[in-house]
Amino acid sequence: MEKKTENKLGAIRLSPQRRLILEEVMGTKKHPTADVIYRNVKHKLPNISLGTVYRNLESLSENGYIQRIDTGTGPRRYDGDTRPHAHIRCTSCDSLEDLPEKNLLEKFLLRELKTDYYIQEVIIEIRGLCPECQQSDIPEDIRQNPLQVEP
Amino acid sequence: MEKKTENKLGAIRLSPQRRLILEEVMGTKKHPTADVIYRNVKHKLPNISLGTVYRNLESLSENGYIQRIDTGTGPRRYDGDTRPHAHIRCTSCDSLEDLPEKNLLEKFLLRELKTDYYIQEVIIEIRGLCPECQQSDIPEDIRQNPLQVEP
DNA sequence: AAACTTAATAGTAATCATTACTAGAAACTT
DNA sequence: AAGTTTCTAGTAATGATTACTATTAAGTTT
Ligand SMILES: [Mn+2]
Ligand SMILES: [Mn+2]
Ligand SMILES: [Zn+2]
Ligand SMILES: [Zn+2]
Repeated sequence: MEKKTENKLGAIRLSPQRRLILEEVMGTKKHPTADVIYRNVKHKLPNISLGTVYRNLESLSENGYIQRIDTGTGPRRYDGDTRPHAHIRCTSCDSLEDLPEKNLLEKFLLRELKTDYYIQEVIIEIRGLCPECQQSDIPEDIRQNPLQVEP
Repeated sequence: MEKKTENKLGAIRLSPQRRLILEEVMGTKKHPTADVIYRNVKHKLPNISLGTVYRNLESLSENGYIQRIDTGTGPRRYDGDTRPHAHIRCTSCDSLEDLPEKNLLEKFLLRELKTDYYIQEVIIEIRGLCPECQQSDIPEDIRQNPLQVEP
């Protein structure tokens, strides 16, 4: 007979650590890094180790509960939203947000794509300056030119 | 009066090392990593150091002669083609190729994009299995599902 | 419930890619 | 020729991630 336990998450166990990490990733739209998650989660579970955070981010994403974001520079980031969607990253403050346009992938890319690859994932990352960073920060002469579309 | 020297590349000098690295990146479509470039270039210039390779890949890309590819997993890759274009990566053998569709970015993405970011770069990476890896390699049960477009 | 088996953890060590540093060489400027 | 700047080889340091190890917790079988 099957044990009545609430501590199961599909194929894997839901330890307190794993639950907390999952909640942390699900509960923000900021696409945090392992390190950020570690620091936040440590408030509630002071003995948790960074290795545990990495291990669980790995198992959670392998089992489809969260998404790894392997784009761009800097440390890897994680996303509680597992639906395929594109991101926009600020090249100055390195913030990472969802693109407002949903289904960008399906709408444009996949239909047009002719390839003999067996396609598993489409990654789209836009890079630029967020509104805040446009104002204050970067001198014109070291600022990259914006991309233009010919009319 | 200005010295007549062939060893200039815009703002930077064209040392033998830098020239060789540039030729190496320009001369392949394989999007090599710093390490691969280092090994290849070492045949002609056995004393070159890995640090020199990194430093020059940096200066060459900063000055717009080559392109850094900061997408995906694993070590950074470089591209002699500086035009914006999308790539497709095999999740099994990790090969990285240009997508046959050119101007994918301009055609689809930029026109549709409504954002208050100052856009500098659009990165598109498709991931999947290359034709070779589809055949032999990966057991069905660990193979990711392909992406589908609803009709 | 006791014994067994498996999964998960904290803590730490190891690895890998990249960056930083340093002293010397080469190129350019005066 | 002397001075200034850029570049180099070699090596050290860093930062993110992965691997390892001994221990604990959970689940299973008897
Ligand atoms: Mn997201
Ligand atoms: Mn390319
Ligand atoms: Zn910003
Ligand atoms: Zn392949």
